[in-house]
Amino acid sequence: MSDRESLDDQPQKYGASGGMDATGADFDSGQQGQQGEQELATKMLQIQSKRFYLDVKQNKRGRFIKVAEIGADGRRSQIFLALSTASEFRDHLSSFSDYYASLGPPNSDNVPDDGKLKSEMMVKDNRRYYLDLKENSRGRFLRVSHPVSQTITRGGPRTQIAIPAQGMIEFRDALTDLLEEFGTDDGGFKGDLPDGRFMRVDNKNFYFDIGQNNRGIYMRISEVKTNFRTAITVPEKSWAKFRDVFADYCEKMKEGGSSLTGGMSNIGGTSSGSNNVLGNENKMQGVAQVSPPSGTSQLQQQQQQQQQQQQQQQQQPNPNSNLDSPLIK
DNA sequence: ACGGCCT
Repeated sequence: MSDRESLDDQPQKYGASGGMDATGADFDSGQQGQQGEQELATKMLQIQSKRFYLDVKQNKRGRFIKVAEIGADGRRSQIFLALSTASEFRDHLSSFSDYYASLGPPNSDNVPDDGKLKSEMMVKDNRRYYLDLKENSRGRFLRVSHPVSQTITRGGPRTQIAIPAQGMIEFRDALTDLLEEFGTDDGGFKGDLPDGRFMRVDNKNFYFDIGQNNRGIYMRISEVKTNFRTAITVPEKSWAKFRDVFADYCEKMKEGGSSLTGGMSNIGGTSSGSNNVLGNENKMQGVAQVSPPSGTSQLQQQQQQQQQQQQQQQQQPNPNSNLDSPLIK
């Protein structure tokens, strides 16, 4: 299927703290949501009056399956599942269809108040998928839904598809075929991103937030005060180098008395971030690079902060927000 | 040939 798609429903948002679309700049190509997105396979199912398209797709963040439901009237809705979630879904479909097969004829007396005959939930990063076998006057069907927003998980709008119960096995088999061909590895990164952390030092609050954008995994370290927030964004490939720099300074500070004052002023100088770099026209290629221990690191910090501000303007997930962040619990 | 969600 190559219909126009909404970026909002794309699984770019997989990952910690809600929004993975960290550099808004990467969305600047505008309407073409499927740019940089390949379609690896597609299957079509006709189930009663509906058609379902199962598309295996791939973008920079990994592989996923787009399930599109086309109603008899042409209305469409779609749901995105990471391959790993699709695999979970496939297994649930087996048990749902077993359960469905064990049911007697529809009997409204036996239907619970919420109308759900059987429910399951799947979680992928911060996104919850609900599977509900339901029954109405038309018959039984499996509703697959998830909140459109990851921050408004209750009461907000949901995107959903409804699979006629009679078609669950066919659906499962199609899914199985795709998963056998493409595996269940989402690609992009291994496993879930680590949880964030919070650290209080005297009256300073630090947040470590692990995120992912089109350029890869990063760690954002934020210092948050009442009215201020500063942050740097450190790409994953340089974490070890950062650690080494820290370790190096830790060692230097341990070395005792005479080097202490000298060391202090040096470190204070490179970490204050209070210098002004005006008219900076350099462009950053990546999110950040580890600098050698010299004055250039200040420049790069500045650049990172500028990037950070841009990201905030692009509605970056905010570690200082108690809406979005897994850091504040 | 449906039609399912939500209050």
